[in-house]
This record gives sequence, C-alpha cells and structure tokens, in this order.
Amino acid sequence: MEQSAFEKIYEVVKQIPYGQVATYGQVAALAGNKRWARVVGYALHANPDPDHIPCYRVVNREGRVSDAFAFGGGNRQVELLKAEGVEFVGDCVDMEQYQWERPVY
DNA sequence: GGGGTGACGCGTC
DNA sequence: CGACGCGCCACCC
Repeated sequence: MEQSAFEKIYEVVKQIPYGQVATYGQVAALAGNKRWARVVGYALHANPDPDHIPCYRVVNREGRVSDAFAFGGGNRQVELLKAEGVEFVGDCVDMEQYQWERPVY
C-alpha cells in the first residue's frame, strides 16, 4: 500500500542489475518523481538494509559517487562497482555504457 | 504543528 | 569553462 517514498526508492535501488549503475535522479524518477533526488540521497543514507540496497550502485549525475560521504568512507563503493565490471574514467563511471536504462514495465 | 536538514538536479551568472 | 544559488520533497527532532 502507500509505501513511503523511502520504500519506493529502496525498491528501485534493489532493481538495479549487476554491473550497472543508476543516478539519484533516475531512481527518484522511477520511484515516482525526479524531484525526490534529495529524498533518494536521504533514503540511501538511512539504508536500513544495505544487504539488499546496493547504494553503491547509485551515483550522482556526474557518474561519480557522493562527494560528501561515500558509504564505507572513501572510494569504497567505486571499488565495488569496478568489481562488478563497471569501468571508471578517472573517478566517474562510464555512464554512457553502465548507466541503468529505464526498463519500461 | 512547526522548523531544520539533506549521499541532488538544473539553471543561471 | 567554472562556480553559485535556488528549488523540490521527505524524514527527523
């Protein structure tokens, strides 16, 4: 039922396939409204179930991880993405190739 | 009930 | 090209 924005966001993040990344705006849009970009960041910050919420697959518009706190403390998430086969151009993800496309439901 | 903050996005200067 | 501010919505206290 009326799942909170957080719940919706978590679902979207959980839907991100392996070896792909999504942007906050993308997740927000899939969650319901692209303006939730901020809420997405907040939701990932809460990340109550990192075991099912690969927040590290969520990057900002630049394809770069959050400049503020990078989960784990550092480029930790970047390393995880690389481990999935995601290529990085410097510190930015090759969005053109790995940005998760909108799976039209 | 109200206020403050925030892991963003975009536009504009 | 680079930097700054504003706005949107939700959560927490």
